[in-house]
This record gives sequence, C-alpha cells and structure tokens, in this order.
Amino acid sequence: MDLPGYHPQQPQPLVHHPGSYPEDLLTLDGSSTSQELKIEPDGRPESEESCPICGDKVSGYHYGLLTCESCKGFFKRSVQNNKHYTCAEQQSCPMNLSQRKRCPSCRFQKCLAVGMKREAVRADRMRGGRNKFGPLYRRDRQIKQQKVCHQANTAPYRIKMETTQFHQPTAPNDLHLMSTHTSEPLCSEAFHQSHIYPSGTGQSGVPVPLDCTMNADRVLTPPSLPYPGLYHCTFPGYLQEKGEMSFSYSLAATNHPLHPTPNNLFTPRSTPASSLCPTPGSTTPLFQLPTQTPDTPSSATPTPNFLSQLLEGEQDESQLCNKVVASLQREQANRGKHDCLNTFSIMCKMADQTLFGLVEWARNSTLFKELKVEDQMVLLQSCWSELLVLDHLCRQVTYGKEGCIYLVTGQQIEVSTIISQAGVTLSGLVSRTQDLVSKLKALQLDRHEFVCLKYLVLFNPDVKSVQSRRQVEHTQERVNRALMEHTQQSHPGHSDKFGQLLLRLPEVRSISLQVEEYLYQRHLLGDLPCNSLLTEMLHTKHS
DNA sequence: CCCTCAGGGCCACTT
DNA sequence: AAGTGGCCCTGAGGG
Repeated sequence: MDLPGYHPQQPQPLVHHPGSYPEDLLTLDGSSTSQELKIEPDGRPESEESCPICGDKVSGYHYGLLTCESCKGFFKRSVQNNKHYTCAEQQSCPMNLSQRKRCPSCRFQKCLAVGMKREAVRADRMRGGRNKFGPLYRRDRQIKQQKVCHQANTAPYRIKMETTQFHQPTAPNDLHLMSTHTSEPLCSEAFHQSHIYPSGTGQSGVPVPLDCTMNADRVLTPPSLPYPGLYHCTFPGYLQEKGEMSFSYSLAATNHPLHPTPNNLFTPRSTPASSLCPTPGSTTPLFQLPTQTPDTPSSATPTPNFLSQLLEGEQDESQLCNKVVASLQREQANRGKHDCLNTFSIMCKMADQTLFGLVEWARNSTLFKELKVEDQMVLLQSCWSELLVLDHLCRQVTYGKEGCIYLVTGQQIEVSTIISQAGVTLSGLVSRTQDLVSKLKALQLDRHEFVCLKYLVLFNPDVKSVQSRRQVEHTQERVNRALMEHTQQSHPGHSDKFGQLLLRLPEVRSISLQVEEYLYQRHLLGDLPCNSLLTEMLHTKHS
C-alpha cells in the first residue's frame, strides 16, 4: 500500500515555497516538495517549482496541479489506458527523477496522492480548449502571487528583493491536497465548467445530480457508513446482480433536517457544524473546530492543553461533506447523464474521501508527525478501518436521528429499510453498528472523548513492525490519561464512563475487521474502483 | 481577434 | 513490444 505521499526513502528538500497554498504541495511525510521561488526584479514572482511527484522541472498545470511534462504524460496514459499497476515492493518506492520509471504503481499512486485528477483527463479525447479546472488554477495563481507579495512586503528580512531565491523551513502543516487545503474550501463550481459537456447538460455551474432517479437498479443506498460495503454484503441475488443495491432508498422516507430531494441529492448541505448542532447538553459540538487552538508543544502535560492539541486537527464536517459531494459530482460529470454511478461506486467514493480525510487528519497531528514516517505508515495501515468506523459512529452520535443512519453527504436513511432489504451479513453489521451507536449515545460521547478514542486507535503500540514502540506507547498512555481525566471532570457522576468508553473499542475493532473482510471480497470480485486509497489499504492488508 | 495555456497526439528513444 | 518523455498541435476562454 502506498499511503498518499508516503515515500520515506525519498528525502524531500527543505525548501518551502511561500507562493503555494499555505498547506499545499506537501507530501504526506510532512516535508514540502522541492520548490524554489524567484522574485523577479519587477517584483513579479516567478515560480520555478519542481514536480511534486518526481522533482523534475514543472512545465505547467496538468490535471489539477503543477507537474512536469513526464508525469503529465504518464498520468494521461495511465488514465486513458485504464492501467492497473502493481508494486513489486512494499508500495513505498522512492520517487524521484532517476527512479520514477522503476515503479509505475507507486508513481501513479503518488500522482493521485498529490492531487492529480483523473477526471481532468478527457474522456472524449478532445484537444485544445480550456479545462474545467481553469478557475482553480487561476485562484491558485492568485493565492500564490498574493502570498509572495505579502512575503516580499512584510518579511524583508527573509526575502531580499534583489536576490533570486530564498529558503525557509518547511511549513509543518503543508499538504499536497489542494482540493481540500486551499485557503477556502474548494468551490465546487470550479468543476462544473467542463469542456466535456456543453452547458445545459449538467455542467456550467449546475450541480450534477448523481443517480437520483431511484430506479430499482440504481438506487442510492444507505451507507452513511464510510465503508460502503457494509450495506452491500449478502443481498439476495447479489452474485447475480453484483454491484447494485437490491433495496431502494427513498429520501422522502427520511427525516433529514435539510430534506434532501432527488434534485439536491448531491448538492452540498449548508454547514452541518452549524445547522446540525448536537444536543445542547453536550459539552462541545463534535466536528466544530475550536475557535482558538493554543499552540501547545506536544510535550506539555496539562490535560486541557493536551486535549486542545488533540482537537486541533479535527476536520470540519461541512468541509468533508463538500469534498465528498464535489467528488461525487465530478465523478458523475465525467460519466454523462446516461451513465450514472451505481450505488456501490457512490459508497466507495464516499469511503475513499472519508479515508483520505482521516489520513490527512493523522498526518497533520503534531503527535503523529513526531513519529518516523515508516511508523506513521504502518500505524495507518493497521487502523484505517477502525478510524472509518469511529468516524461513522461519531457522525451517528452527533447527527444521526433515532432509527436513521446519517450519511457523510448529510442525508439520512432509515435503518429498518436497510435491515429489511439487506442480506444477513450486511444486516448484522448494520445492527451491530447501530447497537454501538446507541451505547455511545447513552454514554454521551463528546468530541473530546471521540478524538481521544481516535488517537488510542491510531497510536497502537501492538502493531507489528513499529520501530518507535516506546514512543507510540507513551503517546497512547498520555491520551489514555487525558481521556480518563476528561471523563472524570465532565461527568463526575459517571465514574465508569472512562472504562465504558474503552470497552467499546474491541467492538469497533471487530466491526472494522468484518467490514474489511466484506470489502475485500468485493474487491476480489472487481467491484471496488481501482486506484482508490480504500483499495490500496485493503490490498496491503491482504498482501 | 489575438494570446494564453492546458489537454491530446506524435514519435524518437529507452527498457 | 511496451513504456517514456519531449515537443508540438489544438482550441476554449479571457483580455
């Protein structure tokens, strides 16, 4: 498996490019891609960046970001020819100018990881014209230019206008996922100006409703679970009709507060963090980023600060929702109105985006960044499905109504609908998960506790091949202590809350393993989209 | 109407 | 033979 951007054998030059997004162009090992920036004599910035995939010279924007000509061609061929590469090593091959040809699998994974977009490769192979990312590129340039100008004007001690380059330490939070880390959430409209479809066919700013016709063979399913397969396991007749859900899903039957209709099925909901507040009784709304996040060093011991630190990287639910919806819209836009995404594909896409968000979350964590990149990889490889389950559980506890499952897209679906139409395995999984949701609701899980559980799952010293076991253990102990103190303080009358929370983790583990197993079966049947992070994770575990 | 620039195609070269 | 990568063509959109 090749976690996005994890290429531990490839040391990245510590050159920060201030013109890039504040958090962009960062490989997942926490280092920035090598970039230089020149300040022209007239003050106009001119970037001389290196390709985020291989470090070669950038030739322009290609398929979503600045890359070299070689990687552009490689990505184009891979997508056009629907290539499925396999890594002969551990899917962490070094990727640089001299070695980029060695492993196309890792190269393609890195292309995706850094943000190259398959959907930018034209299905109709039409030449010329502006692409659908035009607005995105323009904004990128504007941001870069503004940043550079700002740097030049406000930090003369760092940038001498008469010099041609400057270097500064890598920004710790750099990311290379520009779609989610621009200074503002990616505007989905940017993706609706495809040349592929003339205006009036769902492009030009009109959100493309994904399969919202609710046909029996193409229905949106119940998945709020970030792991779609959960709902797809053993439907009667599955083997005959694999790939399609066999129960229908009526949005009208749900009680979603925002009432999604078939026409707005995949239109981003308004910010759920505000519109879907948890119950007033809960201590802190889940998913709501703290307005102020004290910059506490990881070595600080007081629990409140430590908890704040843990909460720092929490992903905003509305951003995640927008990201998933935009991704689904793009996917559908590339297919055309007569080739709707099937339910399973939709679920996979949701799971994949959620998983990507969780990897970002981990990577941005100060504590996690202190670990060796190799350890980061094995830990994530070990717990990704548990994190997905926890993420789902948290969403249900926060937003889910009784008897309904809340999707990452903001929709809800009745559990009874799923149970009545799903097969044995799937029904069992849904039931188990809902039982767990009930228990967590009864425990009044708050966001502090949820974050702690995520960290406890992530920092698992029992994972094989962890090198800095002591460090992982130490962090887990600290989180454990913080969780214990928090539960004692927030629920002094509930002396056993801490223990009750910990007792839920084995069930989380068990469910996640069952989900993995199911997804892997679907993978073997060829149902999972290739080159998704989800597939890569599954593949790694079973290889 | 011209220019820009990103996606596609071509083809010599490499593996 | 298949893959790579540099170079050129194309054409929508912006000035």
